[in-house]
Amino acid sequence: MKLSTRSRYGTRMMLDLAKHFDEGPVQISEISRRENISIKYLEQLIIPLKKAGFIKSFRGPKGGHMLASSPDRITVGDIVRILEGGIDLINCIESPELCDRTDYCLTRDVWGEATKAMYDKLDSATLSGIIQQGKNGSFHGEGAEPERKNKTACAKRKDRQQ
Amino acid sequence: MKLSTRSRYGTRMMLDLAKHFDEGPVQISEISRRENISIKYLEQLIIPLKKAGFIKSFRGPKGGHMLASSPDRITVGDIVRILEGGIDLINCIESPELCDRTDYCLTRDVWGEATKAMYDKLDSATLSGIIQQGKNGSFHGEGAEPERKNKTACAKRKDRQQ
DNA sequence: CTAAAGTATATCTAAATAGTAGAGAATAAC
DNA sequence: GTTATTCTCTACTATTTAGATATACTTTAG
Repeated sequence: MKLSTRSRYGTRMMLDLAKHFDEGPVQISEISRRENISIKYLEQLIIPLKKAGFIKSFRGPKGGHMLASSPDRITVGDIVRILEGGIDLINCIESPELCDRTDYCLTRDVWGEATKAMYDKLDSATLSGIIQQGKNGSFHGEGAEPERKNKTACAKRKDRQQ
Repeated sequence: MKLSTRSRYGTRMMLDLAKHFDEGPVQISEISRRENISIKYLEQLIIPLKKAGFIKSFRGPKGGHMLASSPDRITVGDIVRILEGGIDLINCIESPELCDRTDYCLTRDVWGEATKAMYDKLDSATLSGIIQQGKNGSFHGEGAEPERKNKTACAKRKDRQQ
């Protein structure tokens, strides 16, 4: 039950867009460079976020993408809901018809409540809130620049970032 | 970010054991029949639960499995923690060394908090609590026997249950 | 017109998940 | 002590999903 890279990369992309919100359209290639995520993968992630109305895009030269609304009106929950397959831990919450045990299923409620608790947290985190937290150094690490012995630690799992 | 069948089937198995807690050892074949889960898969799920000390087993004729402690002292959180790969939504919560972005990662805290909120819920659900809820008919469905037009609805996705 | 962007579709690979098979070991019952 | 019953262990296979890449197409500022 891990969060997929879709949600994680997607959130980083949205944060990047939020940081450059008032600088006009941002090209995918820029985001790719700054966040170190492949252009092609970002292109794929951007589609559902556009459809959901969180990003607006401009074609042609000087084109690019930008948040469709202010960073304080978009939450991590919004992003995760869109980029993960469905919002629930199990499918029978949204679609009871998937399982004929629904009526007497003792565990269904537990899964539903856990899902809700998680999303309540994610919904309380706005993009601007997260960025502000970073500026305040109120997250652990205290604003320190990344300085680790093993720069390629991430590569243990095929260069996959968290 | 779906819950795997391991957690779901595992929880149903544990609930089954809880229901028959005071009837001596329960054979896997019985659980399999009642819960409609393959014997071979149950055998696989039972191993980590035994190792974690939630189930004790007896070999030979009249052997079987039973909960190692009272159903009110085992929670769904206990089960999920063991049957899912790791407890967190992402790996860098437990193992910061996996990612060299950790120090300045803005989203890490959000994922950590969401994970915690979810497990808080799961930890509050004891096996006996769930069974009691079922008896009270306090879950929706009101104790009704399963009676649906399409008995094989589950089979839409290759007979996979939720 | 043309170069710089985004858009759309298709494909590939690797890992994780889900499930199966079969031989081996313990033990209660006889 | 033999036997039937039950758990235990190791290995395997199939399917699905995640992650990523490639290629061709469309739009539009300059």
